[in-house]
Amino acid sequence: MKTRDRILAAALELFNQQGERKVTTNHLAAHLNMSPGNLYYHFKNKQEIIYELFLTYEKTVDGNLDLPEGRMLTLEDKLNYLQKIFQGLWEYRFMHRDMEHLLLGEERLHARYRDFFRRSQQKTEAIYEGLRDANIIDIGQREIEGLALNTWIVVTSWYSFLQCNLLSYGEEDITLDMLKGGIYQIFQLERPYLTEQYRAQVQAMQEAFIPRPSWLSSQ
Amino acid sequence: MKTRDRILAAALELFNQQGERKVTTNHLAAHLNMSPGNLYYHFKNKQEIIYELFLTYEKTVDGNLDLPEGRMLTLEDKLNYLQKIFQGLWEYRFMHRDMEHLLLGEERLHARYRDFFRRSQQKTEAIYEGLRDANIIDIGQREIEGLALNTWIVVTSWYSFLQCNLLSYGEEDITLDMLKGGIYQIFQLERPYLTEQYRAQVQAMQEAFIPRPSWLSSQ
DNA sequence: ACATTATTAGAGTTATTACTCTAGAGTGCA
DNA sequence: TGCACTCTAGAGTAATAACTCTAATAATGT
Repeated sequence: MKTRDRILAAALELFNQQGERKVTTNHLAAHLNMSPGNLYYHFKNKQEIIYELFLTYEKTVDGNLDLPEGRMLTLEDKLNYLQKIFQGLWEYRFMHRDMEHLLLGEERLHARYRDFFRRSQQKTEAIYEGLRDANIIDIGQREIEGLALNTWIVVTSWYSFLQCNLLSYGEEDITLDMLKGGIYQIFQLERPYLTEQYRAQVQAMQEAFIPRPSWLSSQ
Repeated sequence: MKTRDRILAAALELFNQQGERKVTTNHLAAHLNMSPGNLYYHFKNKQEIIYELFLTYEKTVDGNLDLPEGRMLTLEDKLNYLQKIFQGLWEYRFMHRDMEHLLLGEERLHARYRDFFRRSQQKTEAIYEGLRDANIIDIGQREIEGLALNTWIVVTSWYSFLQCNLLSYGEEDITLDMLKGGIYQIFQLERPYLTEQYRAQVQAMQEAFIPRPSWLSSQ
């Protein structure tokens, strides 16, 4: 593995573990048994590392929101979208956790992020349109926009929400299962629009993601 | 005005304007024509200032989610709740913008925030129950929980969302009107549950908050 | 008036952290 | 072998920011 790629992999790992802010370039270099000078030989600054990580994240998300060609959407597709989105969220969980700070003074990344958001919105709307065409949900065109935006907000904020409301301070870490509890909330957003025909089936799907209250409540 | 209160007021103002992280204690002191030593005479550290601001925020929010006594909820109440919540969000907008960072290493504040969240959830659920009892929405008990949580997430993340997706980088600032665009999204969450009887009326209310697309899109 | 306490100034300290600079080691090639 | 280029080490720098320390000044009570 090339040094450059090792740096990116280690950065992603440490950023996810500890948050981008707590991982200094010196920590990162030390973790890699490498001198800071070497790290800066490969990347002109820390933001450059973050930018490259964003590009790979962007690519995976883009790939996870495509419509199937030549056929209708199915319930399995729906679940699949959610699984993939939350898997991506997990693998790059440092990112949405502190996006505002990452974008601060980073015009290039900021512009790219805005495009990413708009593209994601369009793709999400297309998926909801697909679900409507497949008679899985019954929803007006106008409402699709609002729903897609709320979906975006809940997805991108879910990790921070968990972090802020975790019970035991510091010790406990967020797990993939806890993160996927967010899928329940997305189902909740869509639930009122389900057609009679699919309501029971989707509800059964949603049940699989009921968050364990122990994560958040004091009991 | 006591020096201590002047510090709190200036801190709130600067934090809101520039974000908590960009406002150093030295900046804050300079803004008040005061020495850092003086500032630290009144507050043992920066976090103490933030903690006190949180307490006042907490108090206003708590006061804004109470049910009226001895009567049913009305549509006007509903709108009023939203207006007050978003007004509070505006006056303390620095807070949810970077909550995770504010809570980091602050066990006392973190614990208090979790309580605040739980209390707010309960009060939000009570309001939705009140709207159900007033026959304004038709919703199951179980769904109320999910709805209240999504409401919390959208409300507390809305400012960050705007910040991350603002069109022109750096220059433009978020206005109260833009923030109140979030009310539209909350209406959107509740909309599917509206009873036939109130649907048209609430929809008319929602229209008042349609976000101007110029805030977010490139055109 | 005087002692005591509360408040303020402001220079200075300490820790952190992103990043630089120079020298040297490895590698491929003529 | 020698030359050019790539890669790496690691000490060092500069900026930042939270916070401390001492001494001076105001306020207050007796």
